[in-house]
Amino acid sequence: MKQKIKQQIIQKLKQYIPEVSQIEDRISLEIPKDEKLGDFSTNVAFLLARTLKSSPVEIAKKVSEMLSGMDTFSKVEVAGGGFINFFLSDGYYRGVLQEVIREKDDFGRIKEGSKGKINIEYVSANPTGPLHLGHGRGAVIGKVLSELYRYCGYKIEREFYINDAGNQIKKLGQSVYARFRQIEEPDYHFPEDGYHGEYIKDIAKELFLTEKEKILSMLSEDDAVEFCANYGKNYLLDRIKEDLRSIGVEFDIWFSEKHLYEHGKVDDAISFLKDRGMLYEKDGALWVRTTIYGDDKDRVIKKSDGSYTYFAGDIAYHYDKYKRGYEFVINIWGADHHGYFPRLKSAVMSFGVPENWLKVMFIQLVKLFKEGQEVKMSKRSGEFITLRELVEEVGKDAVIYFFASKDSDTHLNFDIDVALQKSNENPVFYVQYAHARICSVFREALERLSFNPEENFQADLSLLNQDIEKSIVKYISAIPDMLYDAAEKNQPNKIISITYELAVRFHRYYYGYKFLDPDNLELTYARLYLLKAIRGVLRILFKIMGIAPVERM
RNA sequence: GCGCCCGUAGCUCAGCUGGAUAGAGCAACGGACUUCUAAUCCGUAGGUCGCACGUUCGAAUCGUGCCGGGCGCACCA
Repeated sequence: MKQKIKQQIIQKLKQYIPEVSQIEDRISLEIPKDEKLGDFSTNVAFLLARTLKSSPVEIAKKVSEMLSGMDTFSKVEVAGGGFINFFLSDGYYRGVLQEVIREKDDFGRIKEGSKGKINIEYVSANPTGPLHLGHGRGAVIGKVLSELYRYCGYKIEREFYINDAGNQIKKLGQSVYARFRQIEEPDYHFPEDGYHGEYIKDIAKELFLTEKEKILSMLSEDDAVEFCANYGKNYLLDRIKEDLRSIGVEFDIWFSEKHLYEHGKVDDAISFLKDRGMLYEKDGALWVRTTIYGDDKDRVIKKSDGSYTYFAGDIAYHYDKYKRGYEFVINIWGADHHGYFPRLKSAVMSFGVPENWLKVMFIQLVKLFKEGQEVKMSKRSGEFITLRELVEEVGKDAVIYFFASKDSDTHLNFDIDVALQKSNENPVFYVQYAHARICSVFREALERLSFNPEENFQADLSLLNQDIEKSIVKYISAIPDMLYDAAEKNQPNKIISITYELAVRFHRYYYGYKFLDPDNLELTYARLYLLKAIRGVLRILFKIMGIAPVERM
């Protein structure tokens, strides 16, 4: 909206003042904090002052005269110093409402792909155990951020990197194998640093039932361990996918680390770095000069025993992403990985990408509270609370809402008691209730007035002249810009407050005004039209978040 | 020791590209249901913006130094 208005202003001014094109980029259009100062204000007059050799106030006066004839504005005035304040006309706002109704889910949405293709990688949990709360938070943030970017016109590729090549997987195999053997020989040695969780036993049991003969007939233990590793990995990956699906999180690409090695991609990346002069040998190992781009020290990419470090795979992985031609890529990591960022960034910089091509968001810790106490372990399994347990306990929508609600940079306290409350204490219900209430009004309209707002209808929107009605329309028209801003700043949590604010306005409206009035059908239609627009925007917001638009509560 | 994140009302958090009386929700207190769902609405009260110094006409916001909490500093992944 803002961009459209800005373009309108620039177009108009260019007709009179050609010099405008010189300063076009620097023209700002801000929403003043004080509503009395109008809907927008601009600094054009300051920018033109020098070129036109006149005072900002003089220019502002002239400019405001030129613009005051436009339909978009009801008033254009010059404020102190030379700021020009605009007041949008009622006609403009009515147009926005019609746009919401007409475009439905596409209101404010920028055509997908018009801004280029980006990649968002998130969760990427090791397939060696169930998802925990931190993964859940990353999943929700990644999902909401993806949808936000999609709304803003980007083509999104959502990616999960499967760490299926290193020691962790080997450990998984050893653990599963040991549990498998223990079924018949309880004293069979279990590796010290193996995975102790109960779920390993479940996998072993399943293997015992289905693949017992096959495993026991294998020639070497290594083969058996590898078989177990593979089986366990697939088993756990399926569970991970299930868990993610339960909160509506999906991926377009499941990228295997193993794939990198099997297809020589690690060697490709290494020879690429070599050509760029990024590598050298020392103490029998191969090092990357990550210090060139600001890392603390250079890093080993190939150990003296000839094997690659994890870093090597990761470089190859990002080299692969680089070759796929994204505008930029976003990685969402747990905060405990922040120390890893400088070295990866250095490696990526050596590909020749722009400074912030690789953006990394760090997700801070999640702490779970119940009855005022921090809960660390699950009573059921004796392990850390899993995402699955949380979803089972409080439901998908609450999980999404709470995980998405805070800035990823801050620690999150998740209070189960609040999430479980089906009352005013729980903001999830608050926003869903707004949607449900509108649906309810529509049902009543059909019942009492034999009028179905679900069908297309017209209304005289000039009847919407109450302050609350105007403020709702104004808020709705600002929402697309707020969403663009949230995406640009990588702050998906903003959508939560945007949604909440809209719900607040609606509930206030609901309480203060009667919508269905058989004696004043014209007004009734106008108000139902507004309600339909509110509901339309709520649905867009819910869709981005992945929260259900509940029709009855 | 070095680095990253956080420290705002009793609790959970917004605000942080500097700007006028620091905002919400919950909890507390007081009101509003013969009404389209009260899972709602209206109001009251509650704050040395961790501390100190500095930059500035002006700092919760920028800088420096402390303090407190979390995390990280491998030829691990």
